[in-house]
Amino acid sequence: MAAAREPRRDLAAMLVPLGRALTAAELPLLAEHGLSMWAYAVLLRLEAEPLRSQAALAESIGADKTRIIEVLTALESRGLISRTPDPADRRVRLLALTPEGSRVRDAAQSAIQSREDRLLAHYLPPTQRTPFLTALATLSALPPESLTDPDL
Amino acid sequence: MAAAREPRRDLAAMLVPLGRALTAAELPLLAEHGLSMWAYAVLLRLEAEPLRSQAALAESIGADKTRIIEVLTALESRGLISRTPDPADRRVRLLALTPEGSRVRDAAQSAIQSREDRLLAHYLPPTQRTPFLTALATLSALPPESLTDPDL
DNA sequence: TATTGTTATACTCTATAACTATA
DNA sequence: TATAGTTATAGAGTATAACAATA
Repeated sequence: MAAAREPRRDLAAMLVPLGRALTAAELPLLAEHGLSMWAYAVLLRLEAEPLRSQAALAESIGADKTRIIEVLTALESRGLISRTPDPADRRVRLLALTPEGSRVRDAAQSAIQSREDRLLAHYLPPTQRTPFLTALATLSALPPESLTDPDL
Repeated sequence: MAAAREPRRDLAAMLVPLGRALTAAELPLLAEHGLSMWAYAVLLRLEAEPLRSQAALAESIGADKTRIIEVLTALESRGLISRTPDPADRRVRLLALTPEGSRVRDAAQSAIQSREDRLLAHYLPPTQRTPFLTALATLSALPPESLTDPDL
């Protein structure tokens, strides 16, 4: 007979609702900084490295190039990002955070993360907190193919 | 000066894409059993306890009562669930898993979880696996109000 | 001809409102 | 009248297709 498997809920069945609930809880924090979730995602992405096309940006944050345009337009008109044609190839846009954009992003992220820190501190035993965050970071850093791999 | 905060990505920014990727990777497994994600969610929910109204079921799995109807109809016509009017109040439906429904659910869940187990075994150090699962279970079991609590 | 960004269109998913049948 | 379930309609979010500018 097969080895007994300790019963647990499916990973996805835990991750997805938790992610949704957390997102919903954090939207008001973003709103205080005038940011939608997509706008915030853009600001976070531009933090990592300056980007050389809107399509590349869209793909890297899981959006698509058509629906990110109005987000970029709004951010640009607020002065949070700059969007200039690449002199080398004027079809593509160079996207960068402005100092003000950097400030707003940091303020928003600080609000988000300090709330998350309180949440973790309040509900998770200290011994689980670091392993949880480390494991989550590991899994979320996996390329999507890792999860789809049929040989897994 | 404020204490240095070890930089990390936002919790939600890790949870949501991971949940999506995992869901996408698992959809084909469900499809092999003829199940959509919502149908699977229904079967899982009916496992826990027999339910006494479609609206209650819908709410408990994060759907709404209108869009769950066709899912229930399909499951019923396949003989995976029974849907009978409550004799005490013929407006409400009593929802229960049939033996065949239980069989299909177990088969699907077994496929899902054994894949998840392989994923965890492959990418997570053994010392992190249990703490990760335990912490995730804890957080996902929190009532949504816990996350929204302004006093947190 | 191919590609970036944009605009326009279609589609899917979800939410709201109206309807029926019971109570 | 009020509620469970259903059906019909509307809306938001997303994806697809067509277009203009540049290469």
